[in-house]
Amino acid sequence: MPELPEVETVCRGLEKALAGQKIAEVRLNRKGLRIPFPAGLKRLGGAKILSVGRRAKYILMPLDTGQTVILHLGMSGRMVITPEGAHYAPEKHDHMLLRMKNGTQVTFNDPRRFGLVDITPTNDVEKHRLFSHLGPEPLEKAFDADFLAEKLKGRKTDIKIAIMDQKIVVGVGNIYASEALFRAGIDPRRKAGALKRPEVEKLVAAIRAVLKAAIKAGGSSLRDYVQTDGELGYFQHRWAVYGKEGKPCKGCTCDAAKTGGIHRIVQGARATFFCPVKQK
DNA sequence: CTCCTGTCCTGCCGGC
DNA sequence: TGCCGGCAGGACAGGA
Repeated sequence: MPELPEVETVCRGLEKALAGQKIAEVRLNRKGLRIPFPAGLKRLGGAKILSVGRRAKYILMPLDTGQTVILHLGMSGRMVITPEGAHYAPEKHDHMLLRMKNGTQVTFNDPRRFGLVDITPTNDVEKHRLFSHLGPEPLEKAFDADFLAEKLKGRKTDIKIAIMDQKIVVGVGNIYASEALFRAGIDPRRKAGALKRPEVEKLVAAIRAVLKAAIKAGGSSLRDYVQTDGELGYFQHRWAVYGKEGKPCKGCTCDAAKTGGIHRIVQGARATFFCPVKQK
């Protein structure tokens, strides 16, 4: 499922394909995804896409009309580029087609339909209801130990739940939450407000490190961020703990035969993976 | 406020 | 083999 690094990689691919291009036509195959498609979507013909950027897990495409198109990939969303002259083979769950005047097509495919598309005035993007409450970007300066310590103060919720809270910090999904806590050596069941200052510092560094490494892996494993089939942004990861229940964890002194290796628990109806030896 | 649960949706997998 | 229940999960809405 796309988390921040995947969304970042998709953005870079879309930027290459779409920045500076004019939209010829927007084709919609249904009424909407998680929310209805905005009325203005089909009237974007002639608009020029200025750039493609990202805020949290949202893809932002500012246009020369003063509007910005907002895209979210949800759980199962994919973007597929069909270059000019290439044959477009329609697939099940192709919900939105962006056809450019230069012949390039971008297809938004999303089986589970947890994704969304919206349009908002570019000047007010941060005021949009989806953005107004969001915490800082994990890779920017505003997200530091002082900030996180302040946000965690007094919180009784589990630390894993807290770092997935978009009001605290954006972009950390279920996979990277487990990965970051493993790297920081912190038990995911610890109460957020009970973390000591050095642990908060380790956690900030770990969140940054796992996200950066994944972005790097995404960028380097794809040619121009586009796979040969045109799909953007998905790449092979090597998780340390995610999905590895019972397996020994890398770089840890635990004896998997004795400790059961990596444990799987459920927090907030989401799977969490951790090593009870390394993570305290 | 903070915390917790329900909701959306389809593909996939295990059990019978 | 086929059916079916259960699970997976981002993130909001709304209730306690």
